[in-house]
Amino acid sequence: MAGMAETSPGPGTAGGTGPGAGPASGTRRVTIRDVAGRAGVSVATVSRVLAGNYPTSAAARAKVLRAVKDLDYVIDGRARALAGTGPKTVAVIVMSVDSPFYANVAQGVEQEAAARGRLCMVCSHGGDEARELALVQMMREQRAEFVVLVGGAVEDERYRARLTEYAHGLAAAGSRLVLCGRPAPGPDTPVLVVEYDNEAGAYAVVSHLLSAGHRDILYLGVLPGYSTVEPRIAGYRRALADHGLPPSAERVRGYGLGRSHGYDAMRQILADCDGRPDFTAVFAGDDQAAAGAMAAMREFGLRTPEDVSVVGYNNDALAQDLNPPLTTVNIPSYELGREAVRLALAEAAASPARATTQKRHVLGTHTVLRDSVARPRH
Amino acid sequence: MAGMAETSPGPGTAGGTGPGAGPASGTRRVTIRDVAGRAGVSVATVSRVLAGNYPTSAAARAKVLRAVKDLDYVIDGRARALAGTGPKTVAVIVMSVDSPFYANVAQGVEQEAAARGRLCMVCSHGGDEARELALVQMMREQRAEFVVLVGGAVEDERYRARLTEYAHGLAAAGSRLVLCGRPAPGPDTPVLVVEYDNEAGAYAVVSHLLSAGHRDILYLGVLPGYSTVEPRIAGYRRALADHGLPPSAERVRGYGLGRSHGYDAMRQILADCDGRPDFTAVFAGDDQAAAGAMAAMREFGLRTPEDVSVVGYNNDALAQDLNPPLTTVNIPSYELGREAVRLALAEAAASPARATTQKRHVLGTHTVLRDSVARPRH
DNA sequence: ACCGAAGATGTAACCGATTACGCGGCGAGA
DNA sequence: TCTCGCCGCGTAATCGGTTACATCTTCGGT
Repeated sequence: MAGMAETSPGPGTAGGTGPGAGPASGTRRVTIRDVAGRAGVSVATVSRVLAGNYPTSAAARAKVLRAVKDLDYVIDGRARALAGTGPKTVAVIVMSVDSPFYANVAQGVEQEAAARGRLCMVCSHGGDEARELALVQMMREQRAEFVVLVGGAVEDERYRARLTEYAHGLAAAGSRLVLCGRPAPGPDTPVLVVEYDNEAGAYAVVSHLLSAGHRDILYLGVLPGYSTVEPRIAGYRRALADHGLPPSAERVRGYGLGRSHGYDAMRQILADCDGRPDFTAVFAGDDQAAAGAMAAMREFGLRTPEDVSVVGYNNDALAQDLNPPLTTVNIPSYELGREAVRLALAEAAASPARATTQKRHVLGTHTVLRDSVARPRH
Repeated sequence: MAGMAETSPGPGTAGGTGPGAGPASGTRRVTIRDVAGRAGVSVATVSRVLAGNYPTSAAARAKVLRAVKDLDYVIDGRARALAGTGPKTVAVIVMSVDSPFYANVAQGVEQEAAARGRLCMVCSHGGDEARELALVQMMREQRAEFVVLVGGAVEDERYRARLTEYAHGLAAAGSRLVLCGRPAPGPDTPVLVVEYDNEAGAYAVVSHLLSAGHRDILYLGVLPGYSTVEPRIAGYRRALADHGLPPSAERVRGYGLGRSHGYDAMRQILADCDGRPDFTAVFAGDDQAAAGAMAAMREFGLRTPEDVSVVGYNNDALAQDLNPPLTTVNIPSYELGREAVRLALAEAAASPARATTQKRHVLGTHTVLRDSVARPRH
C-alpha cells in the first residue's frame, strides 16, 4: 500500500460522480458526515469501517472506501484525539537540535516512539527558561503521553523547584516527566530518570592517561553547578587520588564547554605560561572543547600527542576527524533517548492510573581509544 | 506549589452531573466545567476569562482564576484546536536529525515558527519512503498549517508523482507543502520552494581552485539523479569549461556522500594509481566526504594542502576543526528553515482560501576560505 | 412456524473546548 | 417613574470524531 496505486483521479481532478464533487469550490472541510452521506450509510458505519475494529459487511465497506477516495477524506486527528482514540503523542524538549548530543537523544526518542506508534514532537528552547516552561505547559495542554527533558542544567534550588512543579503538573494530568542525562530534583518527585555514568566515564579516561604515565593532567571546562560537568570533575579527582597523587596535583581550569570556550581558555593558559605548559595531558570537558584546545595548542606550536596528550568527552562524530583522532568517552546518546521511551511506556503500563513512583536507569559509558594520547615526553 | 491537595472534594462533586458520579478513586481529568462549578460561574465565563478576548467583571475573573489555580486546571489543547482556536502547528519532516544540515534547517523552522506562535513538530523518516508518506499523512490529519519537507532526493518520475500527490492532498486540506533544498516536482503543483544555489556554489569553489593554479581537479561523490548533487557536478563542469579546459579534464569519481563513502572512494582511487594521483585538488561533494578523503590521503602519506588541495561543501561545524581547516561552500541552512516558515506564512496571509500558486525563493551561497587550498606543486 | 442468537446498522450521547444568541439588571436620559 | 441601552453572563449549538445502546435483519434449531 502507500502506493497510491489505482491511479485515482488526483484530488484536483476528482470530478466524477457526486453532486458538486469537485473540490474546486467547496471550501468547507470534508467530514465524516459527508462521507456517510455519499456512501449512503451512517457516520457510525463509516467510523467503524475506518477503524476496522468492528465487523462490517463487505458491501458497506466497499461503499465507504469508495466515498473516502472520491472525497479525498482525511480524518481529523484532533477530533479523534478528543474522543480518546488515535495515536498518542510524546514530546522531547532540548536546548537545541544543533548540538550532536541533543540531536542524537532526540533521534533515539523519535525512533523508539515511532516504532511504538506514537508521534513525537521535538522542541527546543535556546537555554531560555521561560521558553522551557512554556513548552512544558504546551505539552501538558496537548496531553502528551510523556515529556522528555534532556540535558544538564545548573542545579540550583530554584531550578529544582521548577522541575518538581513540572513533574507534579504532568503527573496530575496523567502524564509523565522523563529526565534524560540529569538527576532527579528530589527523592519524592514523580519523575523517570535515564542517566549515564558521568563520573565513571571521567574516572576511566583519566585513569587511561595516568597509566600512560601522565602525572600532570589539566582538566579544562568548568561550569559551576552544572549537573553533567560536576561529576566529570569528581571522576577526574577520584582518579588522581586513587593513583596516589596529592590534591595539589589537581589542575581544574577554564570556564565553559564548547569549541570557543576551549579555544579561548587554552590560549589564555598557554599565554600565561609563555607556551611552556606545566601539564603533559589535557582532559577536556567535551569533544568540542578538546577541538578548540587542540587548535589553540597548534597555534603555540604544541603538537598532539607528541607534546601534549588530549582526551575529550562525548564521542561526537567530530572526534574521529580531528587530527589526530581523539581519544574520548562514549556516551550512549542514542540509546539514552530510546531508553527514555521504553522506561516511560513500561511505567505507564505498570501503573496506568497516576504517576507517583520514581524510576532510574543508568547507562554505561566506555572510553574509545584513538591517537591523541601518547606517553609523556620525559 | 502544585500542591494539588487543597482538600477540594474532588472534581465532579460540584455539579454532580454525570451518571454514577465519579467514585473517589477515578481521578477524572479536570475540565472547564469543573472550574466553572467551583468558581460558581458558567463555562462561558471561564472560557472568556481564560481567553481574555471579551469583557468580564473583575469579580468573576478573580473567582475563575482562583478556581483554576486550586484545581490546577490545564486547558485541553485538542478540544481547543477542534473548536478552531489555539495555537496552530507546523511540521518539518527530515531524513534524520543527526545530520548537521537537517538539524540546522529544523532549528531554523522551529525558531521562526515559535517566534510566530506556532508549535512545531520535527519528525524523521530514516530514508524510508513509506514512513515519509505516513508522516505526511499524519500531518494532514493533525491539520498542520503547513509541512516542510527538507533535503534532496533522487528525482525519479515516481517520486515526483508522490510529491505532487502530497502537495495536492495538503492543499485540499487547506494546508501547504514547503520544499526546502529541493526543486518543485512540476510547474503546476501547489508547493512553496526554498532553495539555495547549489550550482553557483560549486562553480565558485571550483573557480577558486582554478585560479589558485589547479588544472587537474577531482570531483568526489556521485549520487545519480540526486537533486542536491547533480547541480554541484554541473557547477564543477561549467567552471572547468569556462576556464578553457576540455571535457577530458573532468574527473568525476566515487559513489555516495558522507564520511565513509569519501574515505572508501579515496582509498580505492589512490590504490589504483599506486599512491601517485593524477590530480592536484579534490572537490568533495560534502564536508563529511572531504573529511573521509583527507583521512584516506593521510594514510597514503599525502599531505593537505601541500600535496593535494581539498575543498568541501556545506560548511558543517566540523570543517573548521579538520586539520587543516577546510575551505568549503557555506549553505545557509538555518536561514533556509526560517525562510520556509516566512514564505508559508506570507503565502497563507495572501491567499487564505486555498493554495494553488507556486512560489520559489533562492538563497545565496558563498565559499569560506580556510587553509586546505594551496597552489599546486608544479 | 416460532423463538432466540448473532450480526449489521442507525441514533444519539459523549469527549472538552468556543461562541452566537438571548436575557436580566442597572444607570442615564426624558 | 418609565424606558432605552449596554454590560455581564448563562444556555445551548457547534467543532468532528467514537461508541454504548437500540433496532432491524437474517438464520438455525426444534
